[in-house]
Amino acid sequence: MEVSENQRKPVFRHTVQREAILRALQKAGCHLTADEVYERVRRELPRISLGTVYRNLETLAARGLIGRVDLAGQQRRYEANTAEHAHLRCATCGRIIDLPAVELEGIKREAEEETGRKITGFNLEFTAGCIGLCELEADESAE
Amino acid sequence: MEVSENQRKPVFRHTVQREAILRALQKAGCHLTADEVYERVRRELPRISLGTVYRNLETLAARGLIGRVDLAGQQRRYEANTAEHAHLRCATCGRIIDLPAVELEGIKREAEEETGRKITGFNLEFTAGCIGLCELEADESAE
DNA sequence: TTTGATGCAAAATATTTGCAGGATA
DNA sequence: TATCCTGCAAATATTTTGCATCAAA
Repeated sequence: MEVSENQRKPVFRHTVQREAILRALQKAGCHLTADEVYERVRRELPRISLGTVYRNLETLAARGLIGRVDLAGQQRRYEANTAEHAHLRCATCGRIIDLPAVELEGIKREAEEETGRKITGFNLEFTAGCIGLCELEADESAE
Repeated sequence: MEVSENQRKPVFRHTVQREAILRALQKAGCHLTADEVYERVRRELPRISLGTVYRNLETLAARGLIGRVDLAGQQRRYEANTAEHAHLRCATCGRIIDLPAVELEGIKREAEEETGRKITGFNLEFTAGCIGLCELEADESAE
């Protein structure tokens, strides 16, 4: 029997704010911080609040509709791509790109063998000197 | 780890505060946040300020005397162990343990090949359900 | 004596939350 | 209509910084 009769998931409503946030992420095609999402969505919905953006990004991530990228020592970012992958970070501007080709299964198995535990989460980041993202500033904010 | 040997380093002074901070980390043998270090050092030096702890942890890490562990979406931690290694995080309490045996060279090389860049830093974290660190609460604060 | 370090407080960041009113199913 | 969501503001939490004073070399 389920022990969880009190923890029914709340209804997931489609609001213009929520959909604009999701669309902004999909259109950007890159990793955005909450305030970057806020800036973009604001062009469409000038009255939206930053709190709403934060809440919706969390809600969308919890539903698996977007990916949450917790970066070591940096602001959290979100992305439309929900597949598991590693990231490469620019040491200069902190922006990141996906590294989908990096093989994760092997190293995950290695960790499970070493610890005897089921690995439930995962974060792999590489840092390199300027990787050419820094010049994208104008481009990104224009998107 | 970032490389930045641009200008002359200021003289590195040995103060009672700095030494107490380093000793606290070495004695703990685990990963402490700035405020955890603060709590420990305060027993010895009741007048020390949290700002001093933060500044010294950064200074010590910059000198390579301690390791700085930037954790995804969590408070930064510091450790006496400066060797490169992966971490396993408890999903419940957020505490971490080292995974020195996880092979990093291969995956690093893979990322360098994929990106054509010199990887200058990296962060690898695994998360697992409670890994037995949660019960250490009393133990840790007593140390 | 020079200059790096400290303590304190205030500021800067990033994120969360309480609440009253508004929108959605 | 029942709740879920929003905007706003205030609250948290973490880390950094300005500054006058202190202390190490």
